[in-house]
Amino acid sequence: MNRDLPTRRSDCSVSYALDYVGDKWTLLVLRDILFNGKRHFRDFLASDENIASNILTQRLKQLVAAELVLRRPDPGSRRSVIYEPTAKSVDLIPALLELMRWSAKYDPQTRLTAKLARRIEDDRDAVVAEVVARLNAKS
Amino acid sequence: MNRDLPTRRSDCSVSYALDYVGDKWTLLVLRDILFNGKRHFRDFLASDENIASNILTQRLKQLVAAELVLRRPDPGSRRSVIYEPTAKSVDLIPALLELMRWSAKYDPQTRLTAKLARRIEDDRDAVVAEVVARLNAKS
DNA sequence: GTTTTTTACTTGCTTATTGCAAGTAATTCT
DNA sequence: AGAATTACTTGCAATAAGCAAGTAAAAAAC
Repeated sequence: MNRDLPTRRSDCSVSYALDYVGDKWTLLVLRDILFNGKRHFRDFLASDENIASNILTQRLKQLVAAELVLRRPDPGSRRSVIYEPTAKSVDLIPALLELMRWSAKYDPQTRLTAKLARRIEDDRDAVVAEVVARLNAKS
Repeated sequence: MNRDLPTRRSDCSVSYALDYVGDKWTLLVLRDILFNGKRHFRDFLASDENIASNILTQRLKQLVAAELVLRRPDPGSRRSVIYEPTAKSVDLIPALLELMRWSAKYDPQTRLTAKLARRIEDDRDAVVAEVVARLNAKS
């Protein structure tokens, strides 16, 4: 049995998504990859939420197994590994943006400019396109 | 300390959302309330994913504490309790629909008609409006 | 060219959470 | 009155998370 891939609980689409990203850490790693340009183990470790290194290792393995993230050696440094998004994780950007919008609305101290929150509401597709464009520019 | 409310890990909006719905069960309960018209403890218990009753109790407490769900006695039966959505949870519908769309796209055996998946893509706001209208009709 | 740092992890251990089976008190149905 | 139903609790085993420390390979500093 592969412990890196979840066992499906039902045929519900919400349940399927939760089987992959339904925990406190996975979406934060994807946030770092998709929105913050992070690509290395050390970068994810350094995020504000303080993920433990063993948990990060496990989550990265799961993300690779789920084909949400691609793992490859860093051509610039033989001791570095690069984690990069796949089309499947890029396609989670709209869901992530909706969560960000929701938080901005109900959490007074959220760190997300009112301006961006408004743009997500008014012009979500344009924001998605911008984030995707930035990702493509990077690679 | 109130164990029903999470301790915030950072000021990030993604992190905030995960503090509330970042686990395998919470969004399934909200799915049942928001999309499937479920209102009673027994209904949530009966869902396909087989949540344990102690976990369900805990999740409902957390949802009430977070003001995502309202708990009140059922006027129709003194041994029943009604759990109903608040504006704050209704506002999670777009995020849930995006997760459903994502699952429909990547999970071949997901139980979500291709038609609805397409409508979410093409006319998300209309789908949101329909779901909200159905909720309002119910109350 | 040797010491120091960095990087991407493991390992060991403690604590917290989950899952399962069973139980319970207050209704309501028969 | 007796049997179900409802919304939970309780006890316990299994799993997962969190923390501190360690490691091997590579790169940077001296």
